[in-house]
Order: sequence, then C-alpha cells, then structure tokens
Amino acid sequence: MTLDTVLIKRNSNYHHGNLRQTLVSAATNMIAENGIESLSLRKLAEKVGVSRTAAYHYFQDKNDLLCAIAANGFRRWQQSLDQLNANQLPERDKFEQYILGYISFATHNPEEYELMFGRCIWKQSKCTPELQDISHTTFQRQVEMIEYWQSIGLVSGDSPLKMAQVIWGTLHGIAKLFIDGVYADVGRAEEIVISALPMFLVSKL
Amino acid sequence: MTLDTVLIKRNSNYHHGNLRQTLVSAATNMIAENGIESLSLRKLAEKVGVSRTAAYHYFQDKNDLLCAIAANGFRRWQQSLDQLNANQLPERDKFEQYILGYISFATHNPEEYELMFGRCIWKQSKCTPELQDISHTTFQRQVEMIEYWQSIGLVSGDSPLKMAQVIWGTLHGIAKLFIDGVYADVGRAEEIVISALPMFLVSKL
DNA sequence: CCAGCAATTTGACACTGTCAAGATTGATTG
DNA sequence: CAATCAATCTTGACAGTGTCAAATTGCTGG
Repeated sequence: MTLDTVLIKRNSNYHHGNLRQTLVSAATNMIAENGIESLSLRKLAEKVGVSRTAAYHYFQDKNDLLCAIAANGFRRWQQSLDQLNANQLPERDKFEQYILGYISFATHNPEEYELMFGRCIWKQSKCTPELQDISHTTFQRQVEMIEYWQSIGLVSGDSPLKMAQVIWGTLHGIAKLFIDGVYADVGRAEEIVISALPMFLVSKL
Repeated sequence: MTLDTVLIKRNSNYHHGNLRQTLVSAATNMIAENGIESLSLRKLAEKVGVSRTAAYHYFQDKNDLLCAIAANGFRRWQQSLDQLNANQLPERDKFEQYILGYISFATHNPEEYELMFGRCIWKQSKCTPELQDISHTTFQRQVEMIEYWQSIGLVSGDSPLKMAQVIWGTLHGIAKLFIDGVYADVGRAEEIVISALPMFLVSKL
C-alpha cells in the first residue's frame, strides 16, 4: 500500500495521496529549520514536488496554512498536558513539571511556539476557527490546572484567574526572552524558571 | 530656518533637509497605524514624496531602518526611566510606577514594542551595532534598578540577577499576552500586573 | 564657471502571494 | 466498456516587494 502510493507518486504528480498533510508537515519542517519569515509557498511547493498554487486547494491563504501548523502545535502541547496529568506524582512536583515542560516546549520548538503565540496570527481576524477553538480550550485548561493547584493551597494569590494569568505571563515572558536571544544562554532557562517557582507557592513557614 | 528647509522641500525633491529623520518618523507612524508587516519601503518613499530607493543612502537595509526605529523606542523608554528616577517617591511607589510604566509603554506602543523585543531583529546577526548598544545598556539599567530594590529589602529572592530576569520576564509576558490579544481586554492589564506585585515584594509579616 | 561630490532617481531583476483559466486524473454511472 | 464529472493539479498572469547598478541632478569649493 505504501509501495502503491510511492509508485503513484512517481508516475504522476496528480493525486499523490494526502497533499494537505504533506504540505503541513513539510512546512513545519521548513519553519523549524529556517524560521517563519523564510517560508514561501513556492519553495514549499517545490520541496513537496508540486506546482506553486497546488496548496490553494487545501488552504485559503498562506495564513490559513500557518494556522493549521499552529493548531498542530496546540495539539502536541495538549498531549504533553495529558501525559503530565496521567502521572501519579505529588501535586507540587506536577506543578514543577508543568513549568519545566512549558519552557522546554517553547525553547525546543521556538519557531512553532512563535507561530502559536506570536502576533501574526492572533491579532485581527486572521485566526482560523479551528485554531481559535483549540487554542481557546488549551488556555482554558491551563487556567483550570492552576486554579486547582491554588484551591488545594499549593499556589498563592487572591484571585485564582488573575494568578493563573500572572503565572502564564511569567512563563511566556521568560520563554520569549530566551527564544529571542535577549537572555543569552538557553541552557539556563530551567535554572531561572526554577528560581521563580517559590514566588508562586504558598510559603511553608 | 525651519522656513528655509520648508522652501527647499517645496522647490525640489533633491536635498530636502534631513531625509533620514523624516524617513524614520514617517515609518514609525506607518508602523503604529498599520503594523510592522504592512510597512514597505516603496509605500514609505511615496508617503515621504521621494523615490523608491532613496532610503538606501541612509540605511543599508530595510532591516537597518527597522533597527533605527527600535533604537528610538529604547531611547524613549530610557527617558521614562530617567523621569521615574528623578521623582522623590518612596521606593515602593517607584517600583510600582516602574511596573505600571512598563505595561503602559508596551500596550500604548504595541508595534514599536514588538519591534524592540520581537524576534525579527534580535535573532541572528540582524542587529545593528547602534541598536545592540542602546538595548544592552537599557537592559543593564533595568537589572541594576531591580538589584537596588532588592538590596534595600524591598524585592525578594535569592539571586539578584535571576530575580531581575524573572520580574522582567513577567512584565514582558503579560504585556505580550495583552498586545497579542490572548488576554482580551487591554484595559485590565494594570489590574493584573498590580495583583502580581506582592509576588515580588518581601512580605511584611 | 566648472569639476567633483553627495543626494536622488530610473531601470532592472528575482522573488513573493494569489487569482483565473486550463489540463489531468480516478471514480461513477449509464 | 465508454462517457461524463468532480476533484485535483498546473500554467499564465499580475501586482507588489526588496535591492542592486547605472544614470541623473543639484550644490559647493576652487
């Protein structure tokens, strides 16, 4: 079956399987390698072995394609959250793992992270319904996690929602400052975020 | 004298005063209105009333122009810091003003802020020496301010440098989440950042 | 008055996203 | 089996972009 599709590919460029997914994954790779700016539909098409405008059958826009990539990113991040919640760890360790995982995800997939949280897509009405949906539920879920940690007396603060927003802000900010190279050494990101951890916790005096 | 330059401008497109500064300020306006993405050298040139490639005598690149704009932003922000330090306020209030001022600057000049801290310029070696210089001293200065507040027992944390980085990260993150529209209502940015303030302070039990 | 120098323009090129119209194909139906 | 059809992909074309090389223009010192 895989052999079949390969043969079909070889014989003709038409109907070569699932072009949509091929485009998304190829684009994701190109972005990861050379950055978002340097992704052009034409180079992408050439890499996939298809004509310039083939992508327009699956994506309305270049922006539409970017939204699909970002949506994939959110799905991956949600899977990480699933794994975390499946673990049988003390809640405090879970919280630490959550924070470390966030920074790790951001610094290991900087371009994808940029796409997920950068202004390009979010602002205005550039955002696909699919992306709007998955991102919103992801945000909601993170807020709920932190609200829970606060309700069991682990995380401090008066308003649960505000505290969740502040914590996320801190993670996002530190991640971005590292990604953008404002803080030089990405390797020390964990160290810094660990030193920020006590700020969020209810002190144990 | 101003009349002179105006007359020169009117009579001929050649040598119309200080084109460099004109370009920078016009570009800054265009960016503030329609975003960074939609700034093109050609439209800029047309707006200023000059030919497409006139800018290339003052800027090596489009990127070079962007760097100049960003450098201006850093100068403005440094002036804000000057004003703050000139005030005769209790240190705690200064710290609060610093935080509020940061968020205010970011949310009121979102595009310029994006240019100053967005990846576009920072990453790689795209950064002009001028920009590299002023941004670095600005960062340094902010770190010193926070280190001072920590040395007088106002701000908590073990390592001064790390604490400065965490605080900046928090401000940057909250600012960006608002600017990018992830958090909906920009008007509530101050409220959130104020609720984050006790996290940084030495508790007064 | 003129040579030279700096500021500005014109022409050109490769690249981009995107639209409209045509070409190719596998599946469907009579 | 053949004709049609809808999905899929390609070709041609256009406006817009950044940027380089070569002219052009205007000012200024000799």
